This record gives sequence, C-alpha cells and structure tokens, in this order.
Amino acid sequence: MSSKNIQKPSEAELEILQVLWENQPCSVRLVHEQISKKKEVGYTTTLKQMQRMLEKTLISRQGSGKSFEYSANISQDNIQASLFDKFLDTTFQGSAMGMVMHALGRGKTSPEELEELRAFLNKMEGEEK
Amino acid sequence: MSSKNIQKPSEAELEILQVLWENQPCSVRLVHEQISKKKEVGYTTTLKQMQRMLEKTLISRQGSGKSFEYSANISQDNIQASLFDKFLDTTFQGSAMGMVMHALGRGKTSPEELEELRAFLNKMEGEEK
DNA sequence: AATTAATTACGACAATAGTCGTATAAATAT
DNA sequence: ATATTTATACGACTATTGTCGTAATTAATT
Repeated sequence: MSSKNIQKPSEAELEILQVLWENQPCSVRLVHEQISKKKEVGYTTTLKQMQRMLEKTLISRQGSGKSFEYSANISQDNIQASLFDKFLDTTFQGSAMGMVMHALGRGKTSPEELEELRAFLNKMEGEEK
Repeated sequence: MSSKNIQKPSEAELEILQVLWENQPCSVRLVHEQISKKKEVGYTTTLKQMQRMLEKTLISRQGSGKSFEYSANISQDNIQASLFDKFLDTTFQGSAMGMVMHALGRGKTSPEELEELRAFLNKMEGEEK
C-alpha cells in the first residue's frame, strides 16, 4: 500500500498545517495571523489546537520558554496523497476522471494551464510504453 | 457566488447520500445493506443517521407507517461542486492543476482515460472563444 | 384476535472538534 | 526590582458525529 495509515487531520488542523508548510518553522502568532485572514478565531484557540497537534505528533517545535517555532511533521505531498483517495472515493465514487473533468469544467482554468496539462499528458503517454 | 452555502454533510452522511443517489427512492433497509458492504454497522445506526438527515432536510421521504422511501434533497453535482472547492482549497491550496496532476500521476489512470481526457481538452479549447 | 416479524422513534453515551477564559511563566521595558 | 507585555499551559464547555439499545408502532401471519 502506498499511502500510509495517517490519521486524518481535522479541518482546522489542516488549515494550520497549510500555514506551516508555507512558513515553517514559525511561531503560533504567525500561524494565527494567517488563519485570522480567513476566519475569525481567538489566539488561544489556535494555540490550543497546535498544542493538541503537538501531542498527536502532527507537528513539532524547537526553542524554549517563551519562544517556540513550530514545524509540520508530515509533508504536504503525504497528506495530499492520503486525503485525495478518500475524497475521490466518497465524493466522486472513485472516478478520477470524473473529478478531473469537474475540475476543468468549472471554467476557472486558464488556457495556459490547459496547455500545461496537455504537455503533462504528452509526457505521460511518452513514458507509458 | 456559484456554489450555495450548503452545510457540509459528514462522512457517514455522504456515504448514505451516495447510496441514495444510486437507488432513490429506497428504504432504510436497502441503504443499510449497501453501507454494510463497506463497513460493519448496526441497522439502527443507519436509521438514526437518516432520521437526523431528515431533520436537517438533507433528505426527505414519502410513504407512511412502516414503509417509507427516502430520497436525497441535493443532487450529487451540487455536493461535488460544493465539496470540491473546499477540498481544493484546504488540500491543494486552490490549485486545480496541482490536483489534476496529482490525480493523473498516481499511475492509476488507464490509457483509455487519458485519451478521453485529451478529447475533453480539445473540446474545451475549441469552445474557448 | 393474538402472536410474530419488521420498521420506526427516541434517548443515551462516548469520541472528536472547535472554542475560549484564566492562570502561569517568561521576556522586556522602566 | 517592578510593572508591563507576550507566550504558553491548562481546564472547561458546547456542538457534532458516530453508535446503539430499547421501546413503540405497524403490518403480516396464524
């Protein structure tokens, strides 16, 4: 099996991981500020959340006393792989094509991206022998 | 805004909706049997779940007394659109291309599907402007 | 009509998620 | 040294989810 048995992070945890992946290592303060841009929430809420993630070893930290810096213990790729399959299954009945077409058919994809995708496709068919 | 403010169904609710979309209108019994193929769970659990979904008006039913038939109140397309955006955002930072490539790069896509996708792509570029 | 079988209603409980308030502790500024 | 600010620790509470057991109801059998 390719994707390990990662315990699925909750919605809020995922948001925090998101910030970490882009800024780690960083402080709770920073994470909280980023999160605050998207939704209103108290500082201690974010802090508590991260403390729990620490216990679950979803993240880790270095430093001491008043100044800690946090980092994610899982890579984004890992999470993506792990969540993707589940999502595909429950929402698109496992049809990757169904999802891909939905993704492209939303009208939010630029011609450049379509071109990029086409190139990717060519590359895949090339390898596929 | 294109996708309405649908309250996100839980995992278990989604599984039930899944069955409904394919069999509606149908009984709790049928739903439960389908669910049972995937995981072990008591009949009353499924029933309770569906009763709650009824309250939330996620589904509705017709009939009376002992024989009810249930149907989903939301279309699969709707849910897909609604969940897709959220998932894209939290897991792939909003990059549809990132997700599409992940989907294709898993090595689980058949050549036929790739061909199908290519055709879809051509069609899109044709329509564009 | 009485018994049996199937279905629905209801209440309860544990686990998880999300949210804060308050208390401590540490660093900084006065 | 003290006061002030800023972080962290900790406990608590609410809402949601997932799970059932048990009771009540309805339909079908005998």
